Amino acid sequence: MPAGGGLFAAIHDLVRMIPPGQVASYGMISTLVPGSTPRIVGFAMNGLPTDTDVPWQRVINASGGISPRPGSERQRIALEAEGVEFSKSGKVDWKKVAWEGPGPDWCEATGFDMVDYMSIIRHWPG
DNA sequence: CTGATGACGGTGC
DNA sequence: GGCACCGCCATCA
Repeated sequence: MPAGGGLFAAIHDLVRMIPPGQVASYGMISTLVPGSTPRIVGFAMNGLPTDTDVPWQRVINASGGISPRPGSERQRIALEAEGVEFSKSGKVDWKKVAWEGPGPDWCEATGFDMVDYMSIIRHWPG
């Protein structure tokens, strides 16, 4: 249980909503979780156990690539297994695999401001 | 309590 | 495209 008042839980819930074959950036997630930052999102992924139901592999950096770290190859393989294609430089095509967002019903359920939401997803890559 | 750290992002050069 | 900073804030030693 995260000490930050459910901050980690909110991040995990959001990541769980990313469908297979699509990816989101740390910044995308942090923007939809008030009080979080890209670093917090990364930290929330870091604390996940190996048998988690959170599809952590679908969260990558804003450049569309996988950050170098032990196990990054495992992440790429997992994504490729879902149909995500990587360019020669190891980056994804946001236009093809960018997550569309949790949707309006999520805003209503969580109380997230709809106007802010529209503005946010409009600025997303793709 | 204080300082360091980090799966990051944006800006400026 | 790359690189160097700075800001961000929960965690941890």
